[in-house]
Amino acid sequence: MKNEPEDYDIDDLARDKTEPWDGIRNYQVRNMIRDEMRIGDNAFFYHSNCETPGIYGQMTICKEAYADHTAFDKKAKYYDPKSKKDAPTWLMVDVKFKKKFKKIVTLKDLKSYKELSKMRVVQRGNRLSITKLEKTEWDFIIKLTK
DNA sequence: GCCAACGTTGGC
DNA sequence: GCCAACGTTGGC
Repeated sequence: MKNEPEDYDIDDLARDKTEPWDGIRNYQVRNMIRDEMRIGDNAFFYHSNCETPGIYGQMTICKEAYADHTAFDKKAKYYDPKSKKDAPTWLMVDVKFKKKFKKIVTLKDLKSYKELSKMRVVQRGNRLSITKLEKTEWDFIIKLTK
C-alpha cells in the first residue's frame, strides 16, 4: 500500500497505531479493497514519490471497507460530489501498525530480484496505489529486512 | 523539475 | 462509443 511519506509515513502510523486509509480515487483499487481485503490481511507500507521509494514497514487490515467520508467534505482534498452518503462511490479500510523495518527494502532492491519480478509495484507504468502480492513474494521480502 | 504512462473527461 | 486532451502519479 503506497503513500507519500510527506503526507503520512510509517512513523506516523507507529504513533497512531491505527489509521483510516482514505483518499483512494481509483476504481480498480476501490474494487480490490471492497471485494478482497479482509481483517487480518497483511500489507506492506510503501513510501512513494520520495527520495528513497520502497517498503518501510508492515501492517494489517483492521477494519474492512466502509465509506470514505473525505469524499463528502467539500473542503477536503479528495472531495468528490459524485459520491453520495447513501451510495458512497469511495471506500476505505483501516490499517494497524505492525512493524517498522530496521532495514528498508527499496524499490531498487525489489527490482533486483527475479523472484519479485512479477510484482505490480516493480512494473513499468503501474499507477495503482494498492497492489496484491503472492505469499512467496511476501516471505521473500520479509527475509530481506533481516 | 521532467516526463512517460496511465486514467478520466467530454465533445462529437 | 470513440478518442483527443487533460490531469495525475511517481520514478528518476
